[in-house]
Amino acid sequence: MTAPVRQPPPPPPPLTRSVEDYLKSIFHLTSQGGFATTSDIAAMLEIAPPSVSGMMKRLSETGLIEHVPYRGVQLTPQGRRAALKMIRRHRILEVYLTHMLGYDWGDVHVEAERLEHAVSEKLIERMADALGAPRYDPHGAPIPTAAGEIEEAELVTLADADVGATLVLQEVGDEDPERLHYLAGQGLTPGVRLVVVDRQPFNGPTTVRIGEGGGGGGGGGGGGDTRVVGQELALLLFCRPANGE
Amino acid sequence: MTAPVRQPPPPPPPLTRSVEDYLKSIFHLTSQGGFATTSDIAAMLEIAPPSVSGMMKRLSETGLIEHVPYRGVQLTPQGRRAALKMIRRHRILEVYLTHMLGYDWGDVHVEAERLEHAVSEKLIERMADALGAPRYDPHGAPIPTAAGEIEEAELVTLADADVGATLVLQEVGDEDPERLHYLAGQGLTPGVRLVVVDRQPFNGPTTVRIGEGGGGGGGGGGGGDTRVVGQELALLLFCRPANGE
DNA sequence: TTTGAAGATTAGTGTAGCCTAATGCCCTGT
DNA sequence: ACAGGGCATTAGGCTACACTAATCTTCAAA
Repeated sequence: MTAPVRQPPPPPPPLTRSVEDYLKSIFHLTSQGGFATTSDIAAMLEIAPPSVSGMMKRLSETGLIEHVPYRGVQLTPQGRRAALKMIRRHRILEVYLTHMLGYDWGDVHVEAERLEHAVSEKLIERMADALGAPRYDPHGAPIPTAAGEIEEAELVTLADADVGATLVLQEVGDEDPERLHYLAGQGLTPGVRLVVVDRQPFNGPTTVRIGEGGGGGGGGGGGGDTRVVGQELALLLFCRPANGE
Repeated sequence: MTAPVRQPPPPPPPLTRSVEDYLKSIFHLTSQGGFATTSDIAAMLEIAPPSVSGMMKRLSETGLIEHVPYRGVQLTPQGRRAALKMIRRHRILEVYLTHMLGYDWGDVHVEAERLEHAVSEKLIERMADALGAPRYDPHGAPIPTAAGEIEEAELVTLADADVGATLVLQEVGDEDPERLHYLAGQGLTPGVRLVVVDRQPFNGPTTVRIGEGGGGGGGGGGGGDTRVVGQELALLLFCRPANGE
């Protein structure tokens, strides 16, 4: 009788494009905790809910997600690692396209979406090096490290910010090119300083004074440009308190 | 009776990755004229011949190739256009990776092979612009224009060159990283000047003097380094006559 | 407590691409 | 002139991933 030779475990097959997309969606949908539901995933990926059910089965069999029937799914640590790898790729690509190839921040998302499945690890790291290891993408979203860590900041949307607060716009939570073009035209890009001047009731618009330097030296007392931002957009503008009050 | 409203023809579906790969293979296999055979395509793509037969059927139905049963296939003008577009993408990517991201010429092929299916037209043209509209890839192969024209040069392999001839190495017809590393180590890269000093019979090695400047000023009469190149490699080194004899 | 609507799942199809095994065509050598 | 080898094709199957239609769960409202 031969000794029971233990075969080395076969290397896990690489993830398909589809699987990568599912994992990314689930990551985003569960970033506030809780479960991602079948229909939310279906809506985000623009596919029919039964297709999602089928994929959930396969993904939980491969150990990438935890599926509670009729409740939803969550990523396992393994699934989370894979999702973060994709997000790192996506965001580094976005930075690379804007900084090195003159892309507009409204156009990078679609291009990165296609490339993220095709680039090698090596290429991503070379791009990151060429960019000086960027920490945020062009929309202000944090870039996971190669080790799979991602910054989690406590941000408030402009729609929720107190009137009178001084804020820094940290992240724009949208990828729609038209909205992004509009926001850039208004000067509402990550890093800009905002003072919340007013908000109208019943989900009305928020008025901000924009671009006031930290020292507040310049124009006659609060002379920054003002912008009126409707609720729909204000909900997409994630801010942190300005530190140099 | 309503007037026969002619529907605008539905836009042709984008080509799949597989189809793009088939077209590229067929282009390469028919570049000397003639037909590409099923088994040649199968070997080049590393798939089983029956799979190729099946794809040939689909491709000829969509008008991308002309299929003569039991003989082989050729590209239609439409198929040729699509193939040249892929080759342009591939070669521009190769140049970009070497010039802008420090890739070794032995490593670019694999990376470009994956990216060529994912990049947009726009990105390719931005890369080409950033590079100054390169005409050759790192292996010396000509890059088709955006309009779909490609340079066709009359080249001779080093294995066929006459002893005594002075040549310029124009193109290295291989993508194997190990061979390419070796050749680069020998100084056998596109653009280098060669004098064929000797060739041994029975498919024996060719001896060349390498890197002799156009003026022939330097070292003591033919003092360039010499290299001995076996037939296998010599067949991959495509040369043109040096003009400044 | 029951009922109904919303949402999830199962059942059954279809397409793209791959595979192996079986069969068919072509041509060269005897 | 034809036998046989080499290559191409057909037959039949499999996986991934999408779809629609039908069914099942859950939960909240009456």
